[in-house]
Amino acid sequence: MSEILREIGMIARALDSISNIEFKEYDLTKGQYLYLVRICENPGIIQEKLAEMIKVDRTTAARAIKKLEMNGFIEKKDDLHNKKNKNLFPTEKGKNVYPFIKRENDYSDKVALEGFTQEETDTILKLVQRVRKNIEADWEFVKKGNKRNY
Amino acid sequence: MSEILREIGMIARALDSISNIEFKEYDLTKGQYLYLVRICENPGIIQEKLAEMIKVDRTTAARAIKKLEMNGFIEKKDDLHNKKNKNLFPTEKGKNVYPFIKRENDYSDKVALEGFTQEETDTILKLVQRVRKNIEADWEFVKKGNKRNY
DNA sequence: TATTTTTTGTTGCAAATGCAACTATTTTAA
DNA sequence: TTAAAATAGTTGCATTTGCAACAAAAAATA
Repeated sequence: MSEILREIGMIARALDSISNIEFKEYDLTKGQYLYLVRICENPGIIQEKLAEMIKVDRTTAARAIKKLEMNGFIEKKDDLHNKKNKNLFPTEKGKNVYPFIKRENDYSDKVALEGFTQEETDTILKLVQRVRKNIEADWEFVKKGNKRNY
Repeated sequence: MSEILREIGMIARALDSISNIEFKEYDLTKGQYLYLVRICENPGIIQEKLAEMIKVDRTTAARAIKKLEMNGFIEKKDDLHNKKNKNLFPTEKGKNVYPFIKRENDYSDKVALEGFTQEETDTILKLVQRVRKNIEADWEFVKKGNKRNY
């Protein structure tokens, strides 16, 4: 038991570590690539939803996004219909970096799935998506201050 | 492409976040559970190998382990045959916490695999282990200062 | 054997992370 | 319609994280 989640933890830490080293070249500091790709793919998304999507603390996201803005990768625009919301958009600079992040991520994907048949690739994606759905409910539950019973 | 690795990242962050919240009860701060379980399961392991096992920076491991020692969860013993090495062992206090960490991890595992048949469980473990093996080579390569070509 | 390389461990420093605690809107419910 | 709850965002503060840069021992190579 608990072997799968350890494997997943190892993979995630290794990949994040690789990406952080590789993206320094584009002046992206630790973790920033996570936010930037998603803002490029979901222009107009708000900070709160982005944090949920990535599964990171709201305040951590807030600061990462602030830094991306300060460094000119993204911009925040006030929502016209909702004064509370700030919509996030990539700048030209941000859009220009996107392909490099995508290329790196795709390469890691290729390395990760080396030796996998197409069927195995399809299978692992489906299974892993189910795990993610199973776990995100608990994450939101615990993050809101609730206690799991076990 | 790169969908699988994003899913894995989400799962890993969500789980780590849950565990960190749940282990505060046992006076374990962020990340410490990772080291403590493995020291309990591999008594005598050295810091360097532990960092490799977890896939975390050597210096991060060094500090986490130092703190575990300061807080009485583990102890470092000089290796008699190798002056460079310090072997890590759980103390009584550490051994006492172990079952609670294990129980939490097993519960998360159960949640993660909810709705999975035995066959699906076996399949995902095998596939994920292959991904981990594929990726750890690159991690060590990049960590040593080498550059991936893509 | 002597020297070079690798392994293991440490500390300084700057940056990221996340819990509390707070404000201000928006939504829900009384 | 008003009061309560939920959502979105921010900042203070303590802690963790990880790159550099270093030291010392062990292993590999000349």
